[in-house]
Formats: sequence, structure tokens, C-alpha cells
Amino acid sequence: MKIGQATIKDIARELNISSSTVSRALKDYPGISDETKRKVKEVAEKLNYRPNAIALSLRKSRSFTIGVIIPEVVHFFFSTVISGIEEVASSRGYNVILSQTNESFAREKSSIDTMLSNQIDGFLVSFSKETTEFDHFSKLLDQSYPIVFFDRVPNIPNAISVMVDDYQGAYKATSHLISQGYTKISHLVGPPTLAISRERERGYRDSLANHGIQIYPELIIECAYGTSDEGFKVTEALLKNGKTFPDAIFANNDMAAVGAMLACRSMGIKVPDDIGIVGFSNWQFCSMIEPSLTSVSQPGFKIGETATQMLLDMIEKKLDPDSITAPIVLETELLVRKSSVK
Amino acid sequence: MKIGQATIKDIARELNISSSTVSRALKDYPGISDETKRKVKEVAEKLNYRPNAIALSLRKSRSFTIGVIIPEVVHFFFSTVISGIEEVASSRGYNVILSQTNESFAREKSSIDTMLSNQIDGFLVSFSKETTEFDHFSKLLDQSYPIVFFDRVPNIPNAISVMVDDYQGAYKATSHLISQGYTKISHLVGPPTLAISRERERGYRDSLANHGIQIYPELIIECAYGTSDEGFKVTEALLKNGKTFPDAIFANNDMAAVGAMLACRSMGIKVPDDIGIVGFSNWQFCSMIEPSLTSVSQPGFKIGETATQMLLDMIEKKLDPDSITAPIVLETELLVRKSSVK
DNA sequence: ACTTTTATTGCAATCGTTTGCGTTGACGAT
DNA sequence: ATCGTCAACGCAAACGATTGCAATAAAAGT
Repeated sequence: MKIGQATIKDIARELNISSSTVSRALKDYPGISDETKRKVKEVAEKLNYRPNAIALSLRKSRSFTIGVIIPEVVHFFFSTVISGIEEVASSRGYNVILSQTNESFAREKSSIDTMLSNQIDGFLVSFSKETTEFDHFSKLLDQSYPIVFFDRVPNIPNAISVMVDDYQGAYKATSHLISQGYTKISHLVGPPTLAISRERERGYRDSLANHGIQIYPELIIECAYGTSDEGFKVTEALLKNGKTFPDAIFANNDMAAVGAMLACRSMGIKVPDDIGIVGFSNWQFCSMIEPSLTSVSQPGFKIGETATQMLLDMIEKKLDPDSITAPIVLETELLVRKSSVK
Repeated sequence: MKIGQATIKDIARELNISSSTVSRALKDYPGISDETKRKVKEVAEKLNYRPNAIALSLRKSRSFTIGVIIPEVVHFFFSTVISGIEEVASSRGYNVILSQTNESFAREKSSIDTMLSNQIDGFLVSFSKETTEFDHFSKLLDQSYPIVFFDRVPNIPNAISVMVDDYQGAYKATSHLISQGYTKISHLVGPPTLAISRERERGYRDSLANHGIQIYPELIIECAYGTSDEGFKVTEALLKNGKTFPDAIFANNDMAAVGAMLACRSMGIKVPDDIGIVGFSNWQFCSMIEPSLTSVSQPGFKIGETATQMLLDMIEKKLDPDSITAPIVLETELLVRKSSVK
């Protein structure tokens, strides 16, 4: 804030009227003469007056700011969500303050603390991989502090959440592989702390079961970091030393899928002929690589939009949290590309 | 902000002392007895007291918040910069409020307005492609409002900026292609409104000139949106109808480079044998595609860090803006991969 | 000429915190 | 008995804007 910014008092002094009148004139309150309004607006213009939102916040106990807690910004899915959040928030006159936790629990808690100090009107949260205990959220929910969780959602009472149908996405992906004639399908599982990982695994298992295909536990491998390096190593190990040699890989995220693809290539295994591969998230690069990667696309932008709409509605009391009993679940779409088509 | 949050007054009432004493006790001011300090802190803990940063902002005329204006969030480079910004800001106790302009000039101006209303302490700006007139920034600079521009920097007096050595990056990329034996090198140019586009083109031209290689103006093609679709179309047109058939393409960004690569493939032209390709920015997918894409990497995280450090130093008067006369220029690195090696 | 209405504006409190200055009482020194 | 010193704390203004409740004067009604 620059000193010397004109305030309502400056306008009042200039016109020899009270600051109450100025305030009302600027807001076109009834009971202020047109003449005064005109003058006030004129002087406001002249002095380049800009209302002080901080003062307003203090007075109204509302900051018109929402806080976004996110694991990392440099991530296609999350940055897409942010984009949706920002869009809705700014169109409804709210600011967005952002904090990334880098998957750290401690950082998550401290971010929440400083945001609370800053009197934000509500939270949009996707928690960190380290977070296994949700007291810091429960406390806020108990005070009926508005929070909407997205993507990574906790299983605690009264939590409002917006998520993707991970189960359905994984089910579709696996079924697609089956329909292509693959039968020994490996699954690279995400961090078990996240419900999305468990849901995807469940979709994978159910699809196999419903198609009467045998489940090989040794083909289900944890791949918690979700980097392409990890995907590479895990796949390499699987192909070299695994008890059962897979003919397809369904990775819980695209980075891991690419790692798997690179591992196959490095071992002279052909994709999709020898091994079919499907990823999850539909990062931009999916259509750019060779062979292009089949992936489950998540409506990131829409998640951001929906979650923000709900949060703002709650803040503005247009939406009763108690009326929402189940998570909002958005559909996924399977984008079939070359990596999984024989 | 939830009503019912304990304030300093609540603590004061509980202990029958004045709020001044509470304030001072909490801050360990001298002149307050240890006994009182102990009690105050105890009650603060009990009431779950959290200082109201808004009130503090009003009092101090400082919000401890910086505003980031960015063209788009879903962009590898920019999201990486944000990450660097967030890191430094939060470690120094500042909040980050974010606004994306979606490359719109109007949006840029209105974002700045609302941020000013919110009394932010300073700006970090990368302006939109539509922005060709910089009065809205000049006015602020004249009031010595702290602003640091990054990546896309304006040519106006007193502007502090942090950028990448685009010239050098383009020069290195072009020289590399030349060293590989390519001679008819096409350049996909970025939006001419941005200095970074012009600098990259200059580096390209100078490299050719210094190596005594002919410049074909018809091989220099504008590719303003920088999408892979645009890169595809432009390249296809060039290869089909161009007066001169290129043997290499240096794209001003990676997306366009991928588009070019796909266009080559669709026409049966081999990369890198028939045509070498180099991109700019080093998006994550560069090493994941086949052939992997040679690219100029920009230190996005470092740009964010540096710009934020400078901004906060200016805000805290540790840095005199007048002492910075030239832009801070960070080095690029050419990452040679398969797409440009014969 | 009186009261009543109406239009226009001002006063002062409020939001939560900080801070310069004043107050109070205890204590020792003269 | 008087004074100065010191520790410990309270008063009140300030930051900028909003708002319920007067207040004032002019216009209207009787």
C-alpha cells in the first residue's frame, strides 16, 4: 500500500462535508442530493480514490478472499483446477490466495493458520499425501467454517467434496484393455493414503472380476511418488524379475505411465503390441508422444469451477452445507489412443 | 472469517486488564511483568486466539501480501515460476494472491485495480500478449509502488525486471542446429508484441549471420498462439507450399515444436534425419516424446525466486530500486536430445 | 403562526490491533 | 516530609470505511 493514497476523509475535507456523506454518495445511497453525489464522484475521480478493501474487510468481517491449499502448482491437473477456481472467484468478485504444501503436512497446517489469520472467507483444499489425520479440518468444520475439498477428499463428517469418479475411470480403463484382448493387466497404484488411489484400484479390480479375469496380486504394485522415474524403475523390475509377465499396464497417473512406456522401450518391448498402456489424468503430452497415450481425462477446470461455486454459495448463505450429504462426483472420459490399441 | 473468533479484547476482559497490555504481553514487550505475560499467553491459548491480520494491515498500512499477475496458470513455465514465488514469499511471511489474465488486457487492468484496493504491498507481473500500452504500470512506478516484472518485461523507465537470456538461448539453439549440419533453418516466431519473441528471433538471425549462413525470410514464420495445433498447421503449410524447403525448425516454444514434429511425421518426413527440430522452454514432455525434443531450458523456479526476493527487498526498503538500472538476466541451458542430432 | 413532514447531512461507534504518552503506586534517597 | 525513579499498566487515538441514530433546516400542511 502506498502512503498518500486518497481516502474518504480526503474527499470529505476537500468538500467540507462529513465522511459519512462521502461514503453514502459514492454508493448512491438515497437521501443524498444529486448535487453532492456529483461533486463527490468528481473529487473522487480527481484524487484517484480507491476504496480500501482492508478497512472494509475489518468492518464487515468479510475479506472477499478465498484460500486455496494445493499440493503442488506445477502439475497439469492442479494447475487446471486453479484456473477454474480463479475464473469463478474473480467473476464473483473474490480474490484467490494460494498456498502449495509440497505434500508436507506441517506446511499444510501452517498455511491454514496464516490464512485464518488473514480472515479468508473459506477454503478450497486438496490435502497433502502426508496428511492422514484431519483434526485441523474437523475443528474448522465444527465451527461451520466453509470448506470445500476437491480431488483428494477426507472421510470426515460434514465435509463437502467435489471429486472425480475415479472408480468409474479406472473401471473403464481396465475394461478397455480387456476388450483389446489384454489379460495380464498390471496396475501401478498411487499412494495408499489417498482415497483416489484406493478408488482407482477398486475400479481396476472390479473390472477384472466382472470380466472373469484372474487377478494377479504380484501385478499390483505401489508407485507412490507418481514420477516418470519411479514408473520406469518399477516397470523395469516387474518385467525383469516379476513372477508374472504382464501384457498391459494401467498406471494410476500419466507420469508413471510414461515411465512404464520408456522402460518397455528400453527393453525392446513393443507398445501396444507386446504391452498395452493406459494412464490417468490426460496430461497435455498424452497426444504428443509416440505412441500416443490412452488416458482417463479428469475435468480439472470443471472441478475448480464447481468447487468454487459451492464454496461461494456457502459463504453467501445461498447453500446450506447440511443439504449436501454426498460428494459431488464428476464423470471422467476415457480417451483411447495408440498405446492400448492392438 | 468466523464470528466468535477470540480477540485481544476477550483476553483482556477475561483477565481484567487492558487490551494494550494484552497486545504487549503477547509480543513480549519489556515493561510487562512476567506474571502477566504468562497469564495472557495462557488465556490466549485457551481461547484459541489468532491475531487478526486484517486489523494489523489496516493499522500498519501493510498487508504482507503480494499480487501476482500472470497470463495463464496452466503452463509449465509459468506454473514453475509461481512455485518459486510461493516458496520465497511464504518463507518470508508473505501471502501470494494470484490472478490470471488469460492474455486479456482488460482483465489485466481490472486485476491490478482490485489488488490495489486490497492494499497489496507489491506486484509481480508478466503482462498479457494484448498489452501494448503500459500507462497502468507507469503510473504505479511513478508513485514508487514496488513492481518487479518477469519474463515478459516492458520497456518503460524505472521498471525492474527479471528475465531469461532469450537471445543467448536462441543463439545457442540455432548454432547447435548449424553445428549438426543443418543450413536451411526455419524459425517459428512468437507474438511480436513480446520482447522475448523479438529477442529469440534476433538470437536466431545473429547466429545464422555469424556462421555465414544465408537467411531465408520466407522461413521465418509467425506462430503467435504457440499451440501445438498452430505449429502443426504452419509447418504443414511451409512444407507443402513453401518456396524454400527447410532442413531444420527452431520453434520459439515447445508446443509449436511438437506441432511441427507431428506435421513432419504426418507427411512422412523423418526427424531428425530429414528435419531437425529444437524447441524452447523445456516442458516436461520434451524427454518423454519420441524422438525426444531438444529444447532451451529456462530457469522458471529461479526466476520466481529472484523476482520475489527483489520485490520483498524493495518492499522492506532493503533494496533501492534506483540502484537497479539493468534487467536481471538469467542464463538458459540448451538440452540436446534426439530431435536435432543427426 | 403553529406543527408536521421531508430532504439532507453529521455524529459517533464499530471492526481488531498498535503505540505514544500519561497514570499509579511503591520504593529509596535526601 | 519531599522528591525522583522505576516498574507496570491503562487511555485514547489511529488506520479507513460503514451505519444507526440524531440533528438541522426548509418546505408543507393546518
